[in-house]
Amino acid sequence: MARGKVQMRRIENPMHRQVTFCKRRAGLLKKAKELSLLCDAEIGVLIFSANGKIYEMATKGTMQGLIERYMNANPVAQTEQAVPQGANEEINMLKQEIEVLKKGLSYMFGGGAVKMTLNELLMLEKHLEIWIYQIRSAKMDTMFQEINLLRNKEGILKATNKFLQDKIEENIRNIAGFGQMTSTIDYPLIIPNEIFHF
Amino acid sequence: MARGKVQMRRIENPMHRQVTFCKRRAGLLKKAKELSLLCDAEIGVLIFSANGKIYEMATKGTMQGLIERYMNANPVAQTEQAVPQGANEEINMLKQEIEVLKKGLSYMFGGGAVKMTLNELLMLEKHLEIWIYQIRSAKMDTMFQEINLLRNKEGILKATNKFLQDKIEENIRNIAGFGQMTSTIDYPLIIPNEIFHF
DNA sequence: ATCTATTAATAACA
DNA sequence: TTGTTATTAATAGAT
Repeated sequence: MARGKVQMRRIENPMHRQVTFCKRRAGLLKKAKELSLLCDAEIGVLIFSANGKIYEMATKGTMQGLIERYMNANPVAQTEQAVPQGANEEINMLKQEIEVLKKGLSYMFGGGAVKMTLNELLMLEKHLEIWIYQIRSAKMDTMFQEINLLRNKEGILKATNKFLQDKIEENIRNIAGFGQMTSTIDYPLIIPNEIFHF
Repeated sequence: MARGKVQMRRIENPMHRQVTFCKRRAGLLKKAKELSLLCDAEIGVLIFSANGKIYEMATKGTMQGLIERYMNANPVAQTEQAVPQGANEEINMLKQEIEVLKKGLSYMFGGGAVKMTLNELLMLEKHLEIWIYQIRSAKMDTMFQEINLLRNKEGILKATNKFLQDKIEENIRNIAGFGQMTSTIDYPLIIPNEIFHF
């Protein structure tokens, strides 16, 4: 954003890249802090540089706390089938899984032209069951969100109402010294949704 | 940064706060993506709004993967199960690859929509149902083939058995002229599968 | 690291 | 939530 537009792709010159990384990293963290302060949000930022350095920022509390909060909200889909005994076993299982998925993709988009073994088909079936379960969860979430959206709107409107009401009362108190109001206002104010263009 | 300087403190008006939250959140995520792309960094952002809503972004892989990488790098008195260094890295890479494959699937089924609408989720669900049906058909086919294969083997074995049995009986008849056998042979003969090289 | 010419973000408004 | 526009803020390239 200065002295010329920059193309949005990896900066090849390592020196330029390093400088830009420093500057933009600072900018990003500043923005995060501002958002947190202005809007009373809790924000965590994790940055892993290309050379493996780690930068982190948590606007309230610690990154650990944020992560725990995140983990609590997002219970990781425990898809533990056979608990691997060692890391190597886990690696092999994952590799096998990847092969199955790749083959499955070929199978699906090749119209069944690829041959799969019985075990592969069984694994793919299990995966599909998990996915379809996840999709159904996402579907429910979306529907739930639509409901919550309406509730949020209501909450914001009520809060705004209260905020404005307080403002008005304050004004009335200020004016009171100059004489009695000739008219009164009905409280609480009801504000039509439409004027906020939600 | 517009139409007047803004004081860096919590925005009291709830409506203004909500609008600012939306816009600055989008801006922050955009900045994170740009930094990641320009400088080849891996970035994760976690945002908890004041009303408890969670927003997240991971520029490469998943937030889970990022968190694990962060945890691994930070010796937070973690219950390290004597896993050789580097193994976790590989596991994370593989998990990431699986995520990519899954995302690819969603992408293809969902017509490229990252954020899926309710309708898109319904379509994806239908697609997966069709796929799982096809996989189950393929599985049944494979199982039938295996059954038939075994039946064929059984038939061949029985025929062979019969053939050998006849041979032996013939031998016995031939030998009978020279005297009674001193031992008997158990029938039917069982022939190991291996000799057929299936 | 510091300085500016420019671009990018965004506050207020609709 | 989205779009527009007047302004401020961020920053690319140079120093």
